[in-house]
Amino acid sequence: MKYDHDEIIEKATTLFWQRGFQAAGMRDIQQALDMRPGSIYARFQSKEGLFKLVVEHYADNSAKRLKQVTEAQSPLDALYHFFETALTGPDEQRYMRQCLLVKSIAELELIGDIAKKAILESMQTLKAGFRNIIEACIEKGELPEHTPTSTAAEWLQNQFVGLRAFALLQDDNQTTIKMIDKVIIDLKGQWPQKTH
Amino acid sequence: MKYDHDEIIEKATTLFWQRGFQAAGMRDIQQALDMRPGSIYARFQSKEGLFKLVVEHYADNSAKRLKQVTEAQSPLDALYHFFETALTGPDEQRYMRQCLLVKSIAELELIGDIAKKAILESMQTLKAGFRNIIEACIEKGELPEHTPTSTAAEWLQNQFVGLRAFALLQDDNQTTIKMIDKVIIDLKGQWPQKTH
DNA sequence: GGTTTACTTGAACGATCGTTCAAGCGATAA
DNA sequence: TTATCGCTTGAACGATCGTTCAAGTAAACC
Repeated sequence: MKYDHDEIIEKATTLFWQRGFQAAGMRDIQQALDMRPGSIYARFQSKEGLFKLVVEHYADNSAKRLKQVTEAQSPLDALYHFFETALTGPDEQRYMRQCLLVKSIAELELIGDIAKKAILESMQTLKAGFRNIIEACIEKGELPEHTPTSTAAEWLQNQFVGLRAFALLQDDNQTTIKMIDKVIIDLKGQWPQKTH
Repeated sequence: MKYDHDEIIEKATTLFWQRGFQAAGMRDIQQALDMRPGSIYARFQSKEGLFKLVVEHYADNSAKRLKQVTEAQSPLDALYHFFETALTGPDEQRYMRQCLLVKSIAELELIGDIAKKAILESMQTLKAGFRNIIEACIEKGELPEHTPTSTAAEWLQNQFVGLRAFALLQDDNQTTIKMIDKVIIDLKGQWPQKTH
């Protein structure tokens, strides 16, 4: 075993995150991992097999970060900080502003069934993570009791998705931060009634 | 001139919208347009040249739709309806829920400079369209005077982007509509102060 | 009528794609 | 020692990619 498994996944994550599934060619992968095609295929079966592991690794990592927010003294402050770091990183890490999962969803139709399943399941995992944050906020009294947990969780994930696409194009971090402020305001705000 | 220009662009738009720039191969394009490669290249120079026209056509169309919202008796109601139709169309038009521009942004790095420029300019055009809607709402008294026009326009575009990604995966239209309701609530709500 | 121009055809090009495979390596087990 | 196994190498495969080009067509202009 010449190459460390975790190191491989991490390098592959960087590449797929920057380029996307389709655009990251096997030759790019070979170069990024410093591995020959045979090695890659012996371990991961296919490009898609490698990508599936990358998606799962990414989702695990994200879930951990969300859990840290949940367990913070002030989940609401931690949530704010979570958004801020994800959306206003340095320029050489600009690709990270885009969510790998959302980026993958855009090219979902040309990804095989195995990785597709991993992507959709990861989205569900993250949604659960956001839900836990909402509940923690309510428990700590930072959000009103009557906040509709499930709706708010979907909404929050949604805001995150939109903001990442926004921040990718945005040069001015102040504008991005203004948007994050708005998210926190609206999170505390009113919610639609069921009367439809 | 065997083939009608507008018809070509429209068919090409459908294809690129469904598949994305990269995944739509020249052979797919040839089939969708019922044209041979030489014809396509004589007219559009390259795949990217065709895509550029598609992007511009798409942006023009979207801008027109936003303008209709601006000129409606109740811009706010029209805005709601605009969101609703864009996000809850029939299943065979599900691909339309994703904004072509945002989808293109996800693969921006592998699109040439000419089309890239068209995409970014189109985003600016649409932002201006949203801004006009906000101003129309204020003028008609549907939004408070103190609404920060520019911020609200960016925010609104952002909500639209996020919701489209959301609706793409969402099967339950009721959930999507709940999110639209929330957008309208928040649009009337508080806005962050400059004090940072 | 002759020339030009815009458009059309379909075979073919070189490059790149994801993947395969024979061959070899080093550690483990019998 | 021999056999087995997971991992490694690098050349090569067939398929597909965007694009080119010689040849032909039809309308427009002189």
